[in-house]
Amino acid sequence: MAGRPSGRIGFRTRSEVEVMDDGFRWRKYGKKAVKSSPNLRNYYRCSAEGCGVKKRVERDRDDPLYVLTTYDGVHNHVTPGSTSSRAAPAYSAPTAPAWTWSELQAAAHSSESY
DNA sequence: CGACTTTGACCAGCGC
DNA sequence: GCGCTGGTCAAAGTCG
Repeated sequence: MAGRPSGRIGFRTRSEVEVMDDGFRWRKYGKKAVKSSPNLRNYYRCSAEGCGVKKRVERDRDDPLYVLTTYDGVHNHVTPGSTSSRAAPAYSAPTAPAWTWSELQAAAHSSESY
């Protein structure tokens, strides 16, 4: 409800690597094995200062080929390379991924109560 | 040279 | 009261 990062959203995307280049720079600041999942949970933070955006990436427990990406917060600075050639994510997808930030946010909105 | 990454250990809060 | 988990920080090393 209130008094909370206005941007807490969880995404479930199918990808082989958890490294999604969404146009921002993420700095890994921690790794921990949570009991809720047999896999390891990676903690990322926006490298931009003033941008206290936190991101945690974890592999799905029922679908190891899926990655659960949860974002906490919103970006304060513009995307480092949004005007360059880094418009679309560079993560490899065996088949047509068809994922859009707008769609992801829309799906996240539904999953916000997560 | 600068920037980024990795690992371990520590701390706090909560539940029963 | 105790145990457990989750989360964060720091330092060092390496790479282009």
